[in-house]
Amino acid sequence: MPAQGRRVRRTSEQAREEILAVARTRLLEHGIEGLKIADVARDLRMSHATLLHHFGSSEAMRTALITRMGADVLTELLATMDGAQASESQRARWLSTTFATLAEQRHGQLFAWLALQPGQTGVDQVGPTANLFGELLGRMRKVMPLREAQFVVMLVVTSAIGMGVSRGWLGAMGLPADEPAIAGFVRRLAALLTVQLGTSSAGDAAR
Amino acid sequence: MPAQGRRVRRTSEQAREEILAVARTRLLEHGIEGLKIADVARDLRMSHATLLHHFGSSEAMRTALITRMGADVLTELLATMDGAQASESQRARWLSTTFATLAEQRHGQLFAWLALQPGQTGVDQVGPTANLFGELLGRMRKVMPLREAQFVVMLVVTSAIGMGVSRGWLGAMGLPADEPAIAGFVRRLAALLTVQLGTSSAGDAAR
DNA sequence: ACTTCTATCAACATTATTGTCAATAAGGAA
DNA sequence: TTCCTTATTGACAATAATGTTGATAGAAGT
Repeated sequence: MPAQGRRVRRTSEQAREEILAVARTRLLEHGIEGLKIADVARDLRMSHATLLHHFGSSEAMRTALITRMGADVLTELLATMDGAQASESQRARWLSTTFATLAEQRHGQLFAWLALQPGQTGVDQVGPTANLFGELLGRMRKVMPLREAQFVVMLVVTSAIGMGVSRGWLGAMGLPADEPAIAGFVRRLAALLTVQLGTSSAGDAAR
Repeated sequence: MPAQGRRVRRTSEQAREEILAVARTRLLEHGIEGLKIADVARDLRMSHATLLHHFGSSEAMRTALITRMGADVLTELLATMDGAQASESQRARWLSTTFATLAEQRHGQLFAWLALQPGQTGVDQVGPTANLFGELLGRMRKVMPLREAQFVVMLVVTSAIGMGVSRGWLGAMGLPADEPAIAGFVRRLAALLTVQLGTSSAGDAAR
């Protein structure tokens, strides 16, 4: 371990990684207030001047964090999608994993953060080409009509986002939101959609 | 209208109301950053000292805003519920209005805000007795089994919250989220739940 | 060893934001 | 009118947060 007064010298890239990691953790535990550069730096036993050296400004750090967290969601989603949307039997399973990914609390924090950003600012920072759900939609269109795909994706996405955002306080407001409850909910949702997809492809009965 | 240099003197209650109204608007347009007491005060052509006089501190103002917005959601929800959950035919309609209420963007901002509050802080401020969704659950239990009620409420609530939170950027991420698209989505969701409730009450088929 | 590069830091500077206070004035009551 | 209460305000004070700078020190190459 490094002695007390000894400087730790990281590569520029490594420093940025560690800073973003700590910032993400602090966002979860302390909310937006926890992103003050002095606090993030202290967690790393680093002067806040060093942090500014790597990101240029506090706002640039926050922007980088949004971009990073957005990229994380995207890659995780794409990973769960690969090779799981083809067969009929795996569709329900795929919906479950997609839901689970989106509903994680750390992703919910990102979505909540974006919602509290003025105008379209937040979304732009996620990445210029990040139409996260357009990708989902495209893949679903391969196995069902457009209207169906839009409905299913919209339902899964909104419900998952709502779950991720409100996970922390859903319980306090009267809805059971512990692990087993959520698991059961996801199972029923998947089943419901399977039924719906079956009936609707046989004539859009639910209309 | 009051002349330029003339002081406007409101009752204490009226002042608090106007301040909270402006703060709520600013939260929607400028996010949390827009809640700096100096900015809120300037919108009212009032000195920030006056604002502090009425609320004691900037944090107390934000707390009051959370409490107020939470109360608004609750009353709106209860209003839409009254006399609409009894008959079978109105159930789908009731689900639609409930969804619409929860999915409004101003409420979404509140939920996002709560999510970015450290720990349970935000929820506590909504009100000691505010188990918003427990009330919903209770009413639904009168017309269907507990499991059913939990699933339906959970689905509608999470989806609506997700919609409200992400309304601003769903479109930019590839999902159609304009007014007609949302209206269509809600209609299909209501239809889907109606079907689900029919089949499940006849033996829990979706399990 | 010597040099070069640059991540690191303490101290300082600047701005932003909140909070305090004494004086003023609007409105109602006596 | 006169008195009293208190909402209102400008000026000031106190922090809080971000940003700047010159010097220092690891690490890698020559």
